[in-house]
Amino acid sequence: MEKKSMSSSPDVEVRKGPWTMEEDLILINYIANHGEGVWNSLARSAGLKRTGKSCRLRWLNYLRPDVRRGNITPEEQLLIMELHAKWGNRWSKIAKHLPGRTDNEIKNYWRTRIQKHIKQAENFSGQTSSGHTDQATTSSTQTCNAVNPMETYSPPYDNFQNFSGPFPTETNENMWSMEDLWSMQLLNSD
DNA sequence: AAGAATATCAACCGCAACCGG
DNA sequence: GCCGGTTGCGGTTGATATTCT
Repeated sequence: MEKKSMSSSPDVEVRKGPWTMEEDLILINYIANHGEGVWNSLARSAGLKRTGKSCRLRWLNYLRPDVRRGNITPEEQLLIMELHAKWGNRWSKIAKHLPGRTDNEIKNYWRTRIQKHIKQAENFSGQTSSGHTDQATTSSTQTCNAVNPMETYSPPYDNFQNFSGPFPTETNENMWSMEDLWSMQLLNSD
């Protein structure tokens, strides 16, 4: 069952699963003082029992100071849909056009929110050819008065007009905020 | 109120591309 | 050109949260 770690000595135990606050702080602190580098050696030098890959992922998707969390705006959603229509599942490419957003976040958002509604729309169109939209599947989420990208955007997804995005308001209240972590890091460094 | 079903998202995995020796 | 190490990407999984019955 022992999984070989990427190039580090095999006898070193490797932690998996959710990151702890301590691990986050170690990683933030280390990168603040030494900068990013070769992730495998960074993980070792920092004393983290994680693979370099895991550290990189954690940093890029969560700990970076410029990462934006929650609140995918209607504008961002529109952009995601446009770029996805253009490029398909090129999440990292799409993410480059959404400052502060990560490919993982966009991918998750697409799969959980948008793709679901596409499927629903497809199912609906399979049942009836009427243009009269069935709001039953989406009306429960229609609580946002913000401009709905669907009203202005006609992507290749023909039946997508039914979708009214959930447009989360204030979400992602993590156990500790990034501001907290960074302020702790500032206290730690030096 | 409790259990089941569903949604969400962080993290892992495998693979391919890249790079330096 | 080959090889081993590293990075980046996209798909998938699993834990947790939320909603439904």
